[in-house]
Amino acid sequence: MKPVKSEARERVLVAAEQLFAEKGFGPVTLRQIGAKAGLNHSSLYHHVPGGKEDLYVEVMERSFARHRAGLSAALAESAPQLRAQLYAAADWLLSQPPMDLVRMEYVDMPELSQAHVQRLSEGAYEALQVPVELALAAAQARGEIAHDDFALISGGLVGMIQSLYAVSEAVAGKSRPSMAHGLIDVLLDGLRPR
Amino acid sequence: MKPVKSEARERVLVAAEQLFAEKGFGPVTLRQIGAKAGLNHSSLYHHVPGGKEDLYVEVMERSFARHRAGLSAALAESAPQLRAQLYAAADWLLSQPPMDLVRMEYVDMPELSQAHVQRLSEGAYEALQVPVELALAAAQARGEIAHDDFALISGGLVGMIQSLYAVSEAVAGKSRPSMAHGLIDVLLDGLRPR
DNA sequence: ATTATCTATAGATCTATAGATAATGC
DNA sequence: ATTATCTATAGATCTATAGATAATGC
Repeated sequence: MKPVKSEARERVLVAAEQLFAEKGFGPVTLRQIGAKAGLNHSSLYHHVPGGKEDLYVEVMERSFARHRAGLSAALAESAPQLRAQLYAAADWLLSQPPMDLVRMEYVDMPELSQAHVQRLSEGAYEALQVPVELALAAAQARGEIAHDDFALISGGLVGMIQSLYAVSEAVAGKSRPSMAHGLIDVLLDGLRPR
Repeated sequence: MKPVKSEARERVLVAAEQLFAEKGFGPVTLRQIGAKAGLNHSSLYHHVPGGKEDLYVEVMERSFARHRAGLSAALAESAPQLRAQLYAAADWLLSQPPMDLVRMEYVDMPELSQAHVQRLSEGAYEALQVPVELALAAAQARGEIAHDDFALISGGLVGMIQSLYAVSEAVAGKSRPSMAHGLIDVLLDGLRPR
């Protein structure tokens, strides 16, 4: 009855995370997750007795934890030059499946319990917003940037990078990381002639 | 048999557009659209014989046409100062339901026919990308900006503005348009001290 | 006559559960 | 004995269609 760690359970979580990240909560069916994990859909209830919503919340929290760690590591490794830090953060974000916060807010969240919405909202903030805000604050303390609305800038930056998932690399003629670096340069230096 | 213009049909299109814009193609049911339009769901087939997918494509194309016109008008009215133009464009975008291109690409598009995907992709590009690119090119010709990857900048700008829909105005303590203006200032002037 | 609407229903799914069966661990 | 899996099924929905009925336009 108690969900235990097992190889099959881990396969279920990985499959679920890939599908939920790509499509969100509603459109993904337990059958698709089961098929991807090599299990009959009804066997999912053995590993995650709480059903679809509990599974979604569990894998999203895993994903947030990974984002928080990955982003923080990317920012730390390339410190203390903000430009290099933001390049590394963008590269790391673009190595992951898209994290579409607008879809989460408008489509996924309304289907979940209030308690789950609360937890996921906090998780998203801690994972994506906090690490970048800290790096911006440190850069300001060093005199690298002349701005102090860190929440605004980190939200805008992350949103801008995530929106690159809607751009085809083939159409743009360059990779998403290189597009992200170009946008970070604009953010740092401005569009106006210096 | 032939779909005719009528008051009821217009109600259906308006209801469908609101719901599809908010949730995307899959999660919206014909029953929800019917209820919002004050019709039994089966009556939708009288007004849109092609069914759900045709209805989605029709209302998305309407939405693209409105975006193209609204954005172009906002940019034209406040010309020729780029900052004022981008403020107006952001204000106009934020007056509309969110246009989540990542969700469209990853969730909605895979459920549609290839021909419909083609039409909608072009429509999105013409509606959101082209007007901003033209304004940027004109600003560069005037010497206002020192940058020439207009596609990159307009994509990043629009993505950044749309991502504000994931931010609660209550949490941020300011309105989305004012957040957008702050981000446009950063884009124009840069984060580094001048 | 034509247009607009509804009721009823077919046929596909979906989530979730009950209960049988097989594999594994003492 | 416990753990893991499957089959079968209940009960909700969904899209789409057929066909009856009401409203409207000549």
